[in-house]
Amino acid sequence: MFSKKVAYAIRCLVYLAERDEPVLIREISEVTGIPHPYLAKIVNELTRKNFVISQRGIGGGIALARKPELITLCEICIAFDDPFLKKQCIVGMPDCSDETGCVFHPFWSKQKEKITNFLSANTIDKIAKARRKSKKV
Amino acid sequence: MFSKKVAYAIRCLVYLAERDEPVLIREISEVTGIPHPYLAKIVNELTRKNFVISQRGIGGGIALARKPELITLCEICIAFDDPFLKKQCIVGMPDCSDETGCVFHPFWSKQKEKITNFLSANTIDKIAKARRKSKKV
DNA sequence: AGACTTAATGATCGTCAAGTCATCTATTGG
DNA sequence: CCAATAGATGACTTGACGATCATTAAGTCT
Repeated sequence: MFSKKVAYAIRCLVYLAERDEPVLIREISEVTGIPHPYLAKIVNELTRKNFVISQRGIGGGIALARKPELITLCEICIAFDDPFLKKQCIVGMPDCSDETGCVFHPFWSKQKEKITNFLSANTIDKIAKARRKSKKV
Repeated sequence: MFSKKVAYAIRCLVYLAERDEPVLIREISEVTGIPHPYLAKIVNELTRKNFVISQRGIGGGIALARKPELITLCEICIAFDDPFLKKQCIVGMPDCSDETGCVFHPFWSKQKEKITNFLSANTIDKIAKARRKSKKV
Protein backbone atom coordinates (compact mmCIF):
# COMPACT_ATOMS: atom_id res chain seq x y z
CA MET A 1 0.00 0.00 0.00
CA PHE A 2 2.68 2.51 0.93
CA SER A 3 5.90 2.93 -0.97
CA LYS A 4 8.96 2.05 1.07
CA LYS A 5 9.85 5.70 1.27
CA VAL A 6 6.54 6.63 2.88
CA ALA A 7 6.65 3.61 5.16
CA TYR A 8 10.14 4.59 6.30
CA ALA A 9 9.05 8.18 6.83
CA ILE A 10 6.15 7.07 8.99
CA ARG A 11 8.29 4.76 11.08
CA CYS A 12 10.82 7.52 11.54
CA LEU A 13 8.20 10.05 12.66
CA VAL A 14 6.68 7.54 15.04
CA TYR A 15 10.06 6.95 16.59
CA LEU A 16 10.53 10.69 17.03
CA ALA A 17 7.16 10.92 18.72
CA GLU A 18 8.17 8.21 21.17
CA ARG A 19 11.34 10.02 22.14
CA ASP A 20 10.66 13.64 22.88
CA GLU A 21 14.12 15.07 22.22
CA PRO A 22 16.59 15.52 19.36
CA VAL A 23 17.50 12.09 18.04
CA LEU A 24 20.37 11.13 15.75
CA ILE A 25 19.52 9.79 12.34
CA ARG A 26 22.07 7.10 13.03
CA GLU A 27 20.19 6.02 16.11
CA ILE A 28 16.89 5.78 14.27
CA SER A 29 18.57 3.81 11.56
CA GLU A 30 20.10 1.38 14.02
CA VAL A 31 16.91 0.80 15.96
CA THR A 32 14.55 0.52 13.02
CA GLY A 33 16.90 -1.21 10.60
CA ILE A 34 16.32 1.38 7.90
CA PRO A 35 19.60 1.84 5.97
CA HIS A 36 21.32 4.92 7.31
CA PRO A 37 22.21 6.83 4.13
CA TYR A 38 18.77 6.30 2.70
CA LEU A 39 17.10 7.38 5.88
CA ALA A 40 19.24 10.52 5.90
CA LYS A 41 17.82 11.40 2.51
CA ILE A 42 14.27 10.82 3.62
CA VAL A 43 14.85 12.87 6.76
CA ASN A 44 16.19 15.65 4.62
CA GLU A 45 12.97 15.61 2.66
CA LEU A 46 10.99 15.57 5.89
CA THR A 47 12.89 18.64 6.99
CA ARG A 48 12.25 20.57 3.82
CA LYS A 49 8.60 19.65 4.03
CA ASN A 50 8.35 20.86 7.60
CA PHE A 51 7.66 17.59 9.30
CA VAL A 52 10.85 17.66 11.34
CA ILE A 53 13.44 20.18 12.47
CA SER A 54 17.10 19.32 12.16
CA GLN A 55 19.99 20.55 14.21
CA ARG A 56 23.60 19.91 13.27
CA GLY A 57 26.58 19.68 15.53
CA ILE A 58 27.04 18.22 18.98
CA GLY A 59 23.77 17.58 20.79
CA GLY A 60 22.01 17.89 17.47
CA GLY A 61 19.71 15.51 15.69
CA ILE A 62 16.18 15.73 14.46
CA ALA A 63 12.86 16.28 16.18
CA LEU A 64 9.25 16.66 15.17
CA ALA A 65 8.40 20.11 13.87
CA ARG A 66 4.85 19.89 15.19
CA LYS A 67 2.96 17.96 17.78
CA PRO A 68 2.54 14.35 16.67
CA GLU A 69 -1.24 14.62 17.01
CA LEU A 70 -1.19 17.17 14.21
CA ILE A 71 0.57 14.95 11.67
CA THR A 72 -1.81 12.74 9.73
CA LEU A 73 -0.77 9.82 7.60
CA CYS A 74 -2.65 11.35 4.71
CA GLU A 75 -0.44 14.43 4.78
CA ILE A 76 2.65 12.30 4.62
CA CYS A 77 1.33 10.36 1.65
CA ILE A 78 0.55 13.56 -0.18
CA ALA A 79 3.88 15.14 0.66
CA PHE A 80 5.73 12.14 -0.71
CA ASP A 81 3.44 11.81 -3.66
CA ASP A 82 2.56 8.25 -2.84
CA PRO A 83 1.21 6.63 -6.00
CA PHE A 84 -1.63 5.03 -4.11
CA LEU A 85 -3.78 8.13 -3.82
CA LYS A 86 -3.46 8.88 -7.50
CA LYS A 87 -4.71 5.58 -8.88
CA GLN A 88 -7.71 6.25 -11.06
CA CYS A 89 -9.00 2.94 -12.33
CA ILE A 90 -7.26 -0.19 -11.20
CA VAL A 91 -7.41 -1.81 -14.62
CA GLY A 92 -6.73 1.33 -16.60
CA MET A 93 -9.21 0.92 -19.39
CA PRO A 94 -8.96 4.06 -21.53
CA ASP A 95 -12.48 5.49 -21.30
CA CYS A 96 -13.27 4.59 -17.77
CA SER A 97 -15.39 6.54 -15.36
CA ASP A 98 -18.10 5.83 -12.81
CA GLU A 99 -20.60 5.95 -15.66
CA THR A 100 -18.85 3.44 -17.87
CA GLY A 101 -19.64 -0.15 -17.15
CA CYS A 102 -16.41 -0.87 -15.35
CA VAL A 103 -17.12 -3.17 -12.45
CA PHE A 104 -14.06 -1.92 -10.67
CA HIS A 105 -14.97 1.70 -10.54
CA PRO A 106 -17.72 1.86 -7.95
CA PHE A 107 -15.96 -0.72 -5.84
CA TRP A 108 -12.64 1.00 -6.01
CA SER A 109 -14.06 4.46 -5.35
CA LYS A 110 -15.62 3.17 -2.16
CA GLN A 111 -12.45 1.41 -1.04
CA LYS A 112 -10.32 4.39 -1.81
CA GLU A 113 -12.57 6.65 0.18
CA LYS A 114 -12.42 4.33 3.15
CA ILE A 115 -8.69 4.17 3.04
CA THR A 116 -8.31 7.91 2.61
CA ASN A 117 -10.57 8.48 5.60
CA PHE A 118 -8.48 6.10 7.60
CA LEU A 119 -5.31 7.90 6.63
CA SER A 120 -6.79 11.28 7.49
CA ALA A 121 -8.07 10.08 10.85
CA ASN A 122 -4.84 8.53 12.03
CA THR A 123 -1.96 10.58 13.33
CA ILE A 124 1.61 9.83 14.28
CA ASP A 125 0.57 10.29 17.87
CA LYS A 126 -2.08 7.58 17.69
CA ILE A 127 0.37 5.12 16.29
CA ALA A 128 2.96 5.93 18.91
CA LYS A 129 0.40 5.55 21.69
CA ALA A 130 -0.84 2.26 20.31
CA ARG A 131 2.71 1.00 20.18
CA ARG A 132 3.46 2.12 23.68
CA LYS A 133 0.60 -0.03 24.90
CA SER A 134 2.11 -3.19 23.54
CA LYS A 135 5.73 -3.74 22.65
CA LYS A 136 8.74 -1.82 21.43
CA VAL A 137 9.92 -0.71 17.94
CA MET B 1 -3.82 -1.93 -7.23
CA PHE B 2 -2.97 -4.26 -10.07
CA SER B 3 0.42 -4.35 -11.70
CA LYS B 4 0.35 -3.32 -15.33
CA LYS B 5 0.94 -6.88 -16.34
CA VAL B 6 -2.13 -8.14 -14.52
CA ALA B 7 -4.21 -5.22 -15.75
CA TYR B 8 -3.18 -5.98 -19.33
CA ALA B 9 -3.93 -9.66 -18.86
CA ILE B 10 -7.41 -8.87 -17.58
CA ARG B 11 -8.15 -6.49 -20.44
CA CYS B 12 -6.95 -9.06 -22.90
CA LEU B 13 -9.11 -11.82 -21.44
CA VAL B 14 -12.13 -9.53 -21.37
CA TYR B 15 -11.61 -8.76 -25.02
CA LEU B 16 -11.45 -12.46 -25.82
CA ALA B 17 -14.69 -13.01 -23.94
CA GLU B 18 -16.37 -10.34 -26.02
CA ARG B 19 -15.32 -11.95 -29.31
CA ASP B 20 -16.03 -15.65 -29.28
CA GLU B 21 -13.49 -16.79 -31.88
CA PRO B 22 -9.70 -16.94 -32.39
CA VAL B 23 -8.36 -13.41 -32.25
CA LEU B 24 -4.97 -12.13 -33.34
CA ILE B 25 -2.68 -10.71 -30.68
CA ARG B 26 -2.07 -7.87 -33.07
CA GLU B 27 -5.75 -7.05 -33.17
CA ILE B 28 -6.03 -6.98 -29.40
CA SER B 29 -2.99 -4.80 -29.22
CA GLU B 30 -4.39 -2.35 -31.76
CA VAL B 31 -7.80 -2.10 -30.15
CA THR B 32 -6.66 -1.87 -26.56
CA GLY B 33 -3.48 0.12 -27.12
CA ILE B 34 -1.35 -2.38 -25.23
CA PRO B 35 2.11 -2.50 -26.89
CA HIS B 36 2.16 -5.50 -29.20
CA PRO B 37 5.44 -7.20 -28.26
CA TYR B 38 4.68 -6.88 -24.60
CA LEU B 39 1.19 -8.22 -25.02
CA ALA B 40 2.60 -11.18 -26.94
CA LYS B 41 4.70 -12.02 -23.92
CA ILE B 42 1.79 -11.77 -21.55
CA VAL B 43 -0.36 -13.90 -23.85
CA ASN B 44 2.37 -16.48 -23.90
CA GLU B 45 2.25 -16.59 -20.14
CA LEU B 46 -1.54 -16.84 -20.27
CA THR B 47 -1.18 -19.81 -22.59
CA ARG B 48 1.26 -21.65 -20.38
CA LYS B 49 -0.98 -21.02 -17.41
CA ASN B 50 -4.01 -22.40 -19.23
CA PHE B 51 -6.05 -19.24 -19.46
CA VAL B 52 -5.99 -19.16 -23.26
CA ILE B 53 -5.35 -21.54 -26.12
CA SER B 54 -3.15 -20.41 -28.97
CA GLN B 55 -3.15 -21.54 -32.56
CA ARG B 56 -0.36 -20.65 -34.96
CA GLY B 57 -0.57 -20.32 -38.68
CA ILE B 58 -3.21 -18.95 -41.00
CA GLY B 59 -6.57 -18.54 -39.31
CA GLY B 60 -4.86 -18.83 -35.97
CA GLY B 61 -4.95 -16.57 -32.97
CA ILE B 62 -5.82 -16.97 -29.35
CA ALA B 63 -9.04 -17.84 -27.54
CA LEU B 64 -10.15 -18.45 -23.98
CA ALA B 65 -9.28 -21.90 -22.69
CA ARG B 66 -12.35 -21.98 -20.45
CA LYS B 67 -15.68 -20.29 -20.22
CA PRO B 68 -15.24 -16.69 -19.11
CA GLU B 69 -17.58 -17.25 -16.16
CA LEU B 70 -15.02 -19.67 -14.76
CA ILE B 71 -12.12 -17.26 -14.74
CA THR B 72 -11.96 -15.15 -11.59
CA LEU B 73 -9.82 -12.09 -11.15
CA CYS B 74 -8.34 -13.64 -8.06
CA GLU B 75 -6.96 -16.53 -10.08
CA ILE B 76 -5.30 -14.17 -12.48
CA CYS B 77 -3.69 -12.23 -9.66
CA ILE B 78 -2.36 -15.40 -8.13
CA ALA B 79 -1.12 -16.77 -11.44
CA PHE B 80 0.81 -13.59 -12.10
CA ASP B 81 1.96 -13.33 -8.54
CA ASP B 82 0.56 -9.87 -8.11
CA PRO B 83 2.35 -8.27 -5.17
CA PHE B 84 -0.89 -6.94 -3.78
CA LEU B 85 -2.09 -10.18 -2.27
CA LYS B 86 1.21 -10.75 -0.52
CA LYS B 87 1.46 -7.49 1.42
CA GLN B 88 1.70 -8.28 5.09
CA CYS B 89 1.84 -5.02 6.97
CA ILE B 90 1.60 -1.81 5.05
CA VAL B 91 4.26 -0.08 7.11
CA GLY B 92 6.50 -3.06 7.49
CA MET B 93 7.45 -2.75 11.11
CA PRO B 94 9.61 -5.76 11.95
CA ASP B 95 7.61 -7.48 14.69
CA CYS B 96 4.15 -6.75 13.46
CA SER B 97 1.11 -8.96 13.82
CA ASP B 98 -2.53 -8.56 14.71
CA GLU B 99 -1.51 -8.77 18.35
CA THR B 100 1.12 -6.04 18.20
CA GLY B 101 -0.19 -2.56 18.63
CA CYS B 102 0.01 -1.67 14.98
CA VAL B 103 -3.00 0.45 14.06
CA PHE B 104 -2.71 -0.63 10.48
CA HIS B 105 -3.02 -4.32 11.02
CA PRO B 106 -6.68 -4.80 11.87
CA PHE B 107 -7.69 -2.18 9.35
CA TRP B 108 -5.59 -3.64 6.60
CA SER B 109 -6.65 -7.22 7.29
CA LYS B 110 -10.24 -6.19 6.88
CA GLN B 111 -9.60 -4.24 3.70
CA LYS B 112 -7.56 -7.04 2.23
CA GLU B 113 -10.29 -9.52 2.92
CA LYS B 114 -12.86 -7.33 1.25
CA ILE B 115 -10.75 -6.87 -1.80
CA THR B 116 -9.91 -10.54 -2.03
CA ASN B 117 -13.59 -11.40 -1.82
CA PHE B 118 -14.32 -8.95 -4.57
CA LEU B 119 -11.63 -10.46 -6.75
CA SER B 120 -12.93 -13.97 -6.14
CA ALA B 121 -16.50 -13.00 -6.86
CA ASN B 122 -15.82 -11.25 -10.14
CA THR B 123 -15.19 -13.14 -13.35
CA ILE B 124 -14.09 -12.16 -16.81
CA ASP B 125 -17.62 -12.83 -17.93
CA LYS B 126 -19.12 -10.32 -15.52
CA ILE B 127 -16.78 -7.62 -16.69
CA ALA B 128 -17.50 -8.34 -20.33
CA LYS B 129 -21.24 -8.24 -19.71
CA ALA B 130 -21.01 -5.00 -17.79
CA ARG B 131 -19.04 -3.48 -20.61
CA ARG B 132 -21.49 -4.68 -23.21
CA LYS B 133 -24.23 -2.79 -21.40
CA SER B 134 -22.50 0.52 -21.80
CA LYS B 135 -19.82 1.31 -24.34
CA LYS B 136 -17.04 -0.39 -26.26
CA VAL B 137 -13.41 -1.23 -25.38
C1' DA C 1 40.44 29.70 15.88
C1' DG C 2 40.46 24.73 15.64
C1' DA C 3 38.70 20.17 16.39
C1' DC C 4 34.85 17.46 16.49
C1' DT C 5 30.13 16.17 15.59
C1' DT C 6 26.18 15.72 12.76
C1' DA C 7 23.04 16.78 9.00
C1' DA C 8 22.83 17.99 3.82
C1' DT C 9 23.75 16.90 -0.75
C1' DG C 10 25.19 15.15 -5.20
C1' DA C 11 27.09 11.28 -7.74
C1' DT C 12 26.72 6.66 -8.30
C1' DC C 13 25.16 1.78 -8.28
C1' DG C 14 21.83 -2.35 -8.28
C1' DT C 15 17.54 -4.21 -9.21
C1' DC C 16 13.28 -5.04 -11.21
C1' DA C 17 9.20 -4.14 -13.99
C1' DA C 18 7.99 -2.42 -18.37
C1' DG C 19 8.77 -2.32 -22.94
C1' DT C 20 11.42 -3.36 -27.53
C1' DC C 21 13.79 -6.11 -31.06
C1' DA C 22 15.20 -9.92 -33.68
C1' DT C 23 14.88 -14.58 -34.42
C1' DC C 24 12.90 -19.15 -34.20
C1' DT C 25 9.15 -22.51 -34.62
C1' DA C 26 4.65 -24.31 -35.71
C1' DT C 27 0.65 -24.43 -38.82
C1' DT C 28 -1.96 -23.89 -42.97
C1' DG C 29 -2.70 -23.47 -47.99
C1' DG C 30 -1.23 -24.10 -52.57
C1' DC D 1 7.76 -29.05 -50.50
C1' DC D 2 7.45 -24.11 -50.24
C1' DA D 3 5.82 -19.80 -48.81
C1' DA D 4 3.05 -17.05 -45.92
C1' DT D 5 1.13 -16.42 -41.40
C1' DA D 6 1.13 -16.16 -36.57
C1' DG D 7 2.67 -17.29 -31.98
C1' DA D 8 7.09 -18.44 -28.94
C1' DT D 9 11.24 -17.07 -27.08
C1' DG D 10 15.41 -14.96 -25.52
C1' DA D 11 18.44 -10.91 -25.59
C1' DC D 12 18.36 -6.34 -24.88
C1' DT D 13 17.03 -1.29 -23.39
C1' DT D 14 14.94 1.89 -20.38
C1' DG D 15 13.31 4.23 -16.32
C1' DA D 16 11.98 4.40 -11.57
C1' DC D 17 13.03 3.27 -7.05
C1' DG D 18 15.79 1.69 -3.38
C1' DA D 19 20.16 2.00 -1.52
C1' DT D 20 25.23 3.46 -1.09
C1' DC D 21 29.39 6.53 -0.96
C1' DA D 22 31.96 10.47 -0.52
C1' DT D 23 32.05 15.13 0.19
C1' DT D 24 30.41 19.48 2.01
C1' DA D 25 28.19 22.63 5.22
C1' DA D 26 26.69 23.88 9.68
C1' DG D 27 26.74 23.70 14.30
C1' DT D 28 29.11 23.04 19.40
C1' DC D 29 32.81 22.81 22.66
C1' DT D 30 37.39 23.92 24.35
